[in-house]
Order: sequence, then C-alpha cells, then structure tokens
Amino acid sequence: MSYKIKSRIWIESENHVLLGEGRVQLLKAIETEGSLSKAAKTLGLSYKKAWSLIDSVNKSAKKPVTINSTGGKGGGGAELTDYGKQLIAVFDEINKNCWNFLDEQIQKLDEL
Amino acid sequence: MSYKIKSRIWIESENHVLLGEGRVQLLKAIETEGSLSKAAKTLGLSYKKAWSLIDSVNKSAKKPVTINSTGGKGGGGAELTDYGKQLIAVFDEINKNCWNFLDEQIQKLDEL
DNA sequence: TATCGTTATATTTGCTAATACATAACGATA
DNA sequence: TATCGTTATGTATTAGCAAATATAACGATA
Repeated sequence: MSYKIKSRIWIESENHVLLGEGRVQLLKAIETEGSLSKAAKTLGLSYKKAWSLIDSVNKSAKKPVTINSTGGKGGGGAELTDYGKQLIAVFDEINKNCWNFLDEQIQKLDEL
Repeated sequence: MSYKIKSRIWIESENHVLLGEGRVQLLKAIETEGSLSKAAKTLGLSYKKAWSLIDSVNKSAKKPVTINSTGGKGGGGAELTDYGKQLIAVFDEINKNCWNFLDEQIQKLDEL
C-alpha cells in the first residue's frame, strides 16, 4: 500500500494539442488497419471523434501525418506518412524515458 | 514556431487520485487563507467542488492533510497538517524535476 | 454508369459533470 | 441563548461534451 506517481505528456503546437496518448493510439491503429473507420471501430470510438482527432493532428503538425484518400477500390483509406511514423516514435521514446525518470523519484514519497 | 512538450504528474493511492496540480493549488490557498471557503473563492471554484476535492484528498492519504474545524470564533476554518505541507513540497519538487527533464528531451522533436 | 466502402460533414439526441441554490450543524463568544 | 462565518450535505438546474443518426462526395472497378 504505497503511493504511485502517474504522468501524461503531450506535444503542443501553437498552443493546441498535437499529439497525446489517445491520438498516438489512434494513429497506430490507422497504421495497422489501413483506414480511419476501421481504426475507430477497433478502439471503440465513433468515426466522427476519430476523424476530428486526425483532422486536428494534421492541421497542427508542420507536415501531414496521415494521407487520407476517398473513393477508389475499397472506398479509400488512410495511412501514416513517414513524418507521422517518426513523430510517434519520438513521442513513445520520450514518454518511456519520462516514466523511468519518475520511477527514480518515487522514493521521495516513500520517505514521508 | 516549434513544438513544445507539456506534462502533468499526479500521485495516486489505491488507484484513486491523491494529489494533482489542482489539488495542490487548493491546498496552498487553504494555507494562506486559513479557510476552505475563502480558498475556493480566491481560486474561482465553487465551495462544493473545493470541499469534495479536500474530502477526497483526506480519504486517500495515509495521514490527514488538512484539519477542518467547524463553529467557534470566526465560524471555523481549515489548515494544513505538517504531513500535508511535506506532501506538497515533494510534489512540487518532483514536478519541477520532470519539467527540467522534458526540456532536455525536446531536441529530439526539433530534429524532425 | 452502377456499385462499393470509405472520407467528410451537419444535425440531433442523450448523458454526464459542473454549477447554482438551499439548508443544516457546529461551537466560541458576547 | 442569539449571533456569526464556517464546514458539511442534499437537490435541482445548466451546460458542455459524447454519441447517434443521416447524408453527400469520392473514384477505381466491373
């Protein structure tokens, strides 16, 4: 029975959220599913919610994070750009480092 | 025009939030104001909201964080325990360290 | 040109959380 | 025992967000 330290990090651009845990999760699902609607379904969130998140990401980022195509065979789909994949990788790395850092700090709480 | 990394940390006890930024702010206001109602007023939040936050803190913590007294001269009031003050100090220190840590990580974003 | 599953978007509905409001209890002091 | 400003608690209202629903546009393919 001891205290735990939790944390959340996110990336902002122009005072708007660019990437957080939820958006990263959604982007990863797009990468594996190949479409926004399927990604939304696997994560259990509405298509509209998923779309607005991705729209926000692409509008905030310096370069496009996904390429969304409409029509054509299969009806269209969505895929990550190389830039998007790099962003996710950096986010994951920083997040992991942050957790490790906080794990080292927790002893200060146990001493109380 | 560059990305920024933001973070939030909080302390949990038994899977419930014990301390976060908002609660720390409220506790600090209680320390300076001497009462929960005045603290709520200065922070612009309803008394009920403030009360439920403090109630939650005291129920989650290993030891009492505030002493609330009712009646008497002045009608009563609230003050921090020594334990509460220590808790706040540790939270602030860890939070500051976390920010410094993330500042060092941000270069990874600038390289994209 | 008809079909298909997708992206894109507007509108409405419903639910949860925050707020506002009201009131009781408290106890030192005069 | 009347007063006061506080803590403590319940109830009702409001508001903001999430979900559901509906529909248009798209373009390769058959």
